[in-house]
Amino acid sequence: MTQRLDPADRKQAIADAVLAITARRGLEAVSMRDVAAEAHVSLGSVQHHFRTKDEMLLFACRYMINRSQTRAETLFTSEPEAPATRLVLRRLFEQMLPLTEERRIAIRVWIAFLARAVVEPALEAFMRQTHMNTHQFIAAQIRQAQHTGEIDDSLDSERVTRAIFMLVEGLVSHVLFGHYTGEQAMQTIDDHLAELFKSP
Amino acid sequence: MTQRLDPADRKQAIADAVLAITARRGLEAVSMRDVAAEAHVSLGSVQHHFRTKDEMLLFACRYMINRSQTRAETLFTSEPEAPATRLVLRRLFEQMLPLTEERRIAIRVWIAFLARAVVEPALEAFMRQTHMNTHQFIAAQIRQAQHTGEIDDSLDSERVTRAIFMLVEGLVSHVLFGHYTGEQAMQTIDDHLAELFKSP
DNA sequence: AAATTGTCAATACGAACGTATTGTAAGATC
DNA sequence: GATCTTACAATACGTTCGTATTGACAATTT
Repeated sequence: MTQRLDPADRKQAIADAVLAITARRGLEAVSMRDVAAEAHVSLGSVQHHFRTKDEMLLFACRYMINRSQTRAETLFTSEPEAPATRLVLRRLFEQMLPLTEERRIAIRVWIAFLARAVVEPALEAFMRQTHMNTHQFIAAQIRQAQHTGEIDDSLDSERVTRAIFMLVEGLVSHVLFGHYTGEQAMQTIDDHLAELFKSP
Repeated sequence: MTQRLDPADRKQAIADAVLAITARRGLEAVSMRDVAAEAHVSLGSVQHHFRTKDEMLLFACRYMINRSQTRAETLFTSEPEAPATRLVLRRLFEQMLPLTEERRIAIRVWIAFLARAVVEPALEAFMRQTHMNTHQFIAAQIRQAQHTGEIDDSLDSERVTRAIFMLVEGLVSHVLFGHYTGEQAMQTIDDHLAELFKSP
């Protein structure tokens, strides 16, 4: 017999199942029945917590994004001393890349939802919000470094942010597909950071 | 009554239908019946030319990639005078971005296939080949510019190629989603080119 | 002209899908 | 302790899917 569970926990368990199947076989392979099996619950239970499949997928997407963002935030707040801005950015970019199995899985899922966002406005909105959050975080770091003189403050922080963010974004998927190695990606990022943080 | 057609043309017409539906509603919305209807042929005809759905999708993907590459090549060979390397690169990157409706559609399709490539090795191989072709083309341009002294030839052409290619790749999808404007993307690319082509 | 091959069409079939319906049992409420 | 709500389960329904089957008709070959 299946345990009775707190609704929030159950929904998260189901979302975990969605993400697991998505990472393994893609988003179009996700069926309500497979999700139920993966989560070790009945189809009826899944339907009870999510009225439709779309609702379930949307929840799973939010859940994934929230987890990633929370994880990125704790990456910097758990520090006793605030690290140098350059190091903060380097760490952020490093953990964005698919350098661990966990990250590889997350990016596989991310790409699946990205493709769906192309044809589903509800998902696209989440993607946009997530992007803007990251952009703003990076921009804040850049301005911070300009304030302390680490970066030439005659540079447009928005342009600088765009350049390095898009570079990393490009690398993320291409490292996942093995077009470049993780080392090559970090080297490329370090080159860019070195150029940005050089004293004039 | 439906016209009888040359098999190659018919296959391309069917592939066009696949791409049209993919651009409009995503790859997972592509069914054999919808494709047949879009191409104004019967389901039997589609089945005659493609034994399975996977075979059809694979053909459509190859077809799309070939068209894009052919189009990119003619972009430079149709010139009376060979343009400067810097201009060649700028044009290439400009036409990679979703700045026209045609390109927007192509990128929507591209992202759909990209997501499928994550879980289907046969597609992934094509993606990899396409990537390598573009990479090699850019690298050749970079080396050319180093040879003529336009770019500092102490730089590693592979690293330079990676940096600018990944920057553009990142911009492509984010411009499609409207996270940045086409102008911002071209500005970012021009900034990078200016840095690369500056005399030391 | 007969036979063969290639192209297209119509229909059928079994599987898998999302969803609806109905039932059961466990906590919570009173 | 009776009632009611919530969580889960079992099953059924109608649709759509990929694919198989069969046949008609045009083009080519002999």
